[in-house]
Amino acid sequence: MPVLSSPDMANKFKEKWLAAFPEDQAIGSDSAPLDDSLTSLHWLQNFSILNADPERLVGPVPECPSSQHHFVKRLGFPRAGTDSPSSPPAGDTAAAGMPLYPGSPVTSGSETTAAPPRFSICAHPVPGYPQIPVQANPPVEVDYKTNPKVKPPYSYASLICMAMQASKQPKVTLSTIYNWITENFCYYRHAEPSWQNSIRHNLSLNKCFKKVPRQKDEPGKGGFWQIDPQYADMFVNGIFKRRRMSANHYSSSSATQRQNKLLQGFHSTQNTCPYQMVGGKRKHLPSKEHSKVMRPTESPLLAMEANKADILKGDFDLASVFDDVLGGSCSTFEDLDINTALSSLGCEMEVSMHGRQHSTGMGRWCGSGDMNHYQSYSYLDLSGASMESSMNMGELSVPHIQQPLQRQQQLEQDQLLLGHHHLQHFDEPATLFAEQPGEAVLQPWEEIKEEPQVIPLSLDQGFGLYEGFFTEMQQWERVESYL
DNA sequence: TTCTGTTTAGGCGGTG
DNA sequence: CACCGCCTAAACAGAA
Repeated sequence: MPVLSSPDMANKFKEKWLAAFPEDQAIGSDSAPLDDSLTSLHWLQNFSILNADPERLVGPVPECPSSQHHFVKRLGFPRAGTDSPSSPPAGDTAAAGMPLYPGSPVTSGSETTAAPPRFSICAHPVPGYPQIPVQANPPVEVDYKTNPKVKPPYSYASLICMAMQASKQPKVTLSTIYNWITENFCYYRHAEPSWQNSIRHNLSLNKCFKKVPRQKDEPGKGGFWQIDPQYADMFVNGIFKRRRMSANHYSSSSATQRQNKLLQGFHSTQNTCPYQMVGGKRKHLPSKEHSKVMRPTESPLLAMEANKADILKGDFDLASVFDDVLGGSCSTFEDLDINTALSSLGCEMEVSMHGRQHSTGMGRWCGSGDMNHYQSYSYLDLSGASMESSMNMGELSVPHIQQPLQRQQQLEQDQLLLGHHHLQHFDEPATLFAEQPGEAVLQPWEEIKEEPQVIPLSLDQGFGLYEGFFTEMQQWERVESYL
């Protein structure tokens, strides 16, 4: 199988793209005026894939001549400013946080502190963008904050991670984790306290969690817990990814079949109690149906991660990826990112675990790369007009971005979105939560100076941004034909 | 006494 | 079928 480096892929991609869309040729030059309105990421923040109209994937977009919009429009992205209230995700890896149906977790609008992820079929109409017919099934929602019957589809490890992130503290106590879980998941408020045993068990047994002894001058019981930086690479986008995933696990057909299977299972068991009383004790139903439906253990994100190596090798099929995504195997961008989930929970993504808080919580990590080698993490600030690409890697975070650099990064971010420049990024061993500066290779913050390229998105970085689309890795042949 | 933390064991489901 | 990940239960010890 031919393996192309990312620059090669980018060039080939560019050639093919320009061959297909020669009108984009003029966009890449520096002289090309940039439409600021096109740099807004509001559409992305509100984007729901279900709003996408596949019919718009082809053909010119008269009102939007820029390549970025060109690209976006072909993807069926809604225009900036359109209302596409997708919901925050609650990704899970181990348990996968995957919606049980093609929808996205949503939160109660009134939530201020932390809202339980819930899922719903998200097909909000976008003005000017006909809805994609979703499922004939009625919308269903699971509000984990108020629904005590449905067990959240998150592994304990993920719950712990979520609690750690939400706490905004570099280290949390066991009781903090308990409180966060019970506060955000009604199920655990009503469940037998044995789940706390499982939490403790998970903390102790899971190498991803590291115990930090309480200082002698610190009052209280027990120690603190944090994510072990050595295992931070298992913590991607706020979720654990452990379960083995086959390379073609998420082929279009299988993904669709599984989705349907999950849908069937969900609709048959929605709002049914996942446990039963056995001998006065509440017992979870051990049926396979419940296991599959109530605790899905797979997610597009996992498949995405598992396939990132293939992405880097060029082993992907753009068309099939888009087809699959737009076909419903993935509902929204947010489904792929737990950051937004926590943001929606009122819990800003705590990128830095040691006090360096990001300027805003309206951002997300875009990761790409081979988890076993190097990962590129890009933090996209989606808070609005201001965007920055900071590579704050926990304690080994890059030097705090100064104002001029922020401006530079914003420009670069804008340019990325316009496809004119490579996203400033770091390639380094994934260490989201490095505890000590010396525990990981620290890459100096430096600008990536490259010639502007006339490509919609550089493959390396653009895929980081649009990684959600690349959950489906298909045969090389189709890529080859595209290249 | 309660909470915290560790360890062991078994079951289940997914994956290779 | 073996292995792995996850869950659950239980026992036990130590600290507050």
